[in-house]
Amino acid sequence: MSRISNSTVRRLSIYLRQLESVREEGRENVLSAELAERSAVKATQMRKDLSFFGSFGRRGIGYSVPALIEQIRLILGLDRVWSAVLFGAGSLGHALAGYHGFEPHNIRITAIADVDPGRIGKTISGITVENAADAAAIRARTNAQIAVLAVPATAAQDLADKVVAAGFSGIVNFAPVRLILPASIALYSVDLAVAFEQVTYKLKDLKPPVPSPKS
Amino acid sequence: MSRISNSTVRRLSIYLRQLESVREEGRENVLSAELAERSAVKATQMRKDLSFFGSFGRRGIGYSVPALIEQIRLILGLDRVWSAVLFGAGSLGHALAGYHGFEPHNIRITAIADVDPGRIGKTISGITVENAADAAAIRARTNAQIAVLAVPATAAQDLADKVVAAGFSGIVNFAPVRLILPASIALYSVDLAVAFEQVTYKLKDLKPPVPSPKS
DNA sequence: TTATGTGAACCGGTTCACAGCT
DNA sequence: AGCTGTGAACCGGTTCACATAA
Repeated sequence: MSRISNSTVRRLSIYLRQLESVREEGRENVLSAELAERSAVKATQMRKDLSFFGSFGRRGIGYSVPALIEQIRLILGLDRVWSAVLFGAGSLGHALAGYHGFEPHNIRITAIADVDPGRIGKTISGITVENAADAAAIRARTNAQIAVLAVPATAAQDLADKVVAAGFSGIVNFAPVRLILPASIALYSVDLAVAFEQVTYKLKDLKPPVPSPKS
Repeated sequence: MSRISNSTVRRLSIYLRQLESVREEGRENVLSAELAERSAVKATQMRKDLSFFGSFGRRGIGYSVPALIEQIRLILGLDRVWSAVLFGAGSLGHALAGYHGFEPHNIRITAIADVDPGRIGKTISGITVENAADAAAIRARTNAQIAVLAVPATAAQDLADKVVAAGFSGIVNFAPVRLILPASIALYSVDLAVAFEQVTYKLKDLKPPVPSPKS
C-alpha cells in the first residue's frame, strides 16, 4: 500500500535514463546534484524520491551508477520481461513496432493485431499482423500483460473493453480519448494533441495572432 | 503573468476533445458534471479551471458546446494556424506525418527534414524530406514556430540547439532525453518509455516476477 | 568536510461550501 | 430550484534545514 505519487514514478523513469547515459560515459559514480540537474529536478527532490524505496547512496560519496540503475529497474518492475501486444497497425502502430527504445528495459512487443482484413497477415518489423478479434488467444499465447492501443479515437473504448475481457491487466493508450476502465487495470494515456497544445498555449502569449511583418 | 498551472492547460486540452465529442453527438449544451466525468476529473475542478479565464457557462443552464469550444480554442491559441516542421523521417516521423489528429486544431506539419542523405528527397504523406542542415531556411519559408523532434536520443540535444538557433520558438520532443534549452523556448517532451514504465510499475505489485502456472 | 537521508515547513493545486445568476 | 463561479479550507507534493554517515 505504498503511497507513491505518479510524479515520483515518472521521475524514476527519467533518472533511470539519465543514469544509463552516465554509464555510457563510462562513469561508475554520480552525485545527486548532477543526476538531478540532468533530470531537470532539484537534488532534494531526487533524494526524496529514492528515499521512499530505500537508501541507495553513500553519504559523502554519492551513488554507484550500476547499483542505482539496478535498484530503479527493480522498483519499476523492469527486472522481469514484459510482453506487450500492439493493437492497431496504422502509421502509429508501425512507429511503435519499429521503436525499440524500451527493449533494453525488458518491454517487448510480441504480437500485433488489427481489425482491418487488409492489414491482417501483413508483416511489420518481423511480426505478422493477427486478427484483433482473437485478442484472448493472442494474450494467452504471448503471455502478455500489456495492451498497446494505437487505434482511432472512435475504436478505442470498444477495444479497451475487449482487451480487458481478454485478460490484459495494463493498457498504454495512444488514442485521444479518456478510457473508462475497471480500477484494477493499469492505464497510461499518451495524447499527442495535448503535447502540441501545451506548446501553442505557451507560444500564444509570445507571438501575436497575425505575424507582424519585419520593418 | 498569468499563474496558470500546467495541469490546468493539459486539462483544457482534454476538455476540448470531450466537447468536440459531445458536438459530434449533435448536442448544443452540456453540464459541467457531464463534461467533467467524460474528462475523468471532478466537476469543481473543471469549473475552477475555466474560471481562471472567464465565465463561460450560464448558471442553472450549463455550457453552450460551440461557445465553450470556441473559448478553449482561443485560450490554447488554436484560433490561429500553427506551422510545425518535423525533424526525423524514421518510423516515428512517418507516424507523426501520417497522424492528422491535430489538423482540426490548426496545427499543421508543413515540412519534414532529416540528416540522412538516404532519406532526403523521399516523400512522406505528400511532403518531400529536406536536409535538416537547412533548418533556418525551412523555418523562414514555412513561417514555422514549432519544431517536432523525432530523432534518436543521441542526436536530440544537438538538433535542439540547431532549431533554437534557426529561430523556432517551440519544441515538441519525442527523444528520451531531457533537453537543456533557453527558458524562452516552449518545450514539451513525450517519453514513450515513461508511459510503459508507469504501467509496469503499477503491474509489478499485482503480478509476481515468475508467472505462476495455471493449477 | 562532504554528500546523503529525512522530518518538518511550505506552497500550490484540488476540493469544499456556498454565494450568485438565470 | 438548478447549476455555475469562486473565496477559503484542505491536502499532498516539493523544498528546506539539519541530522547522519563516510
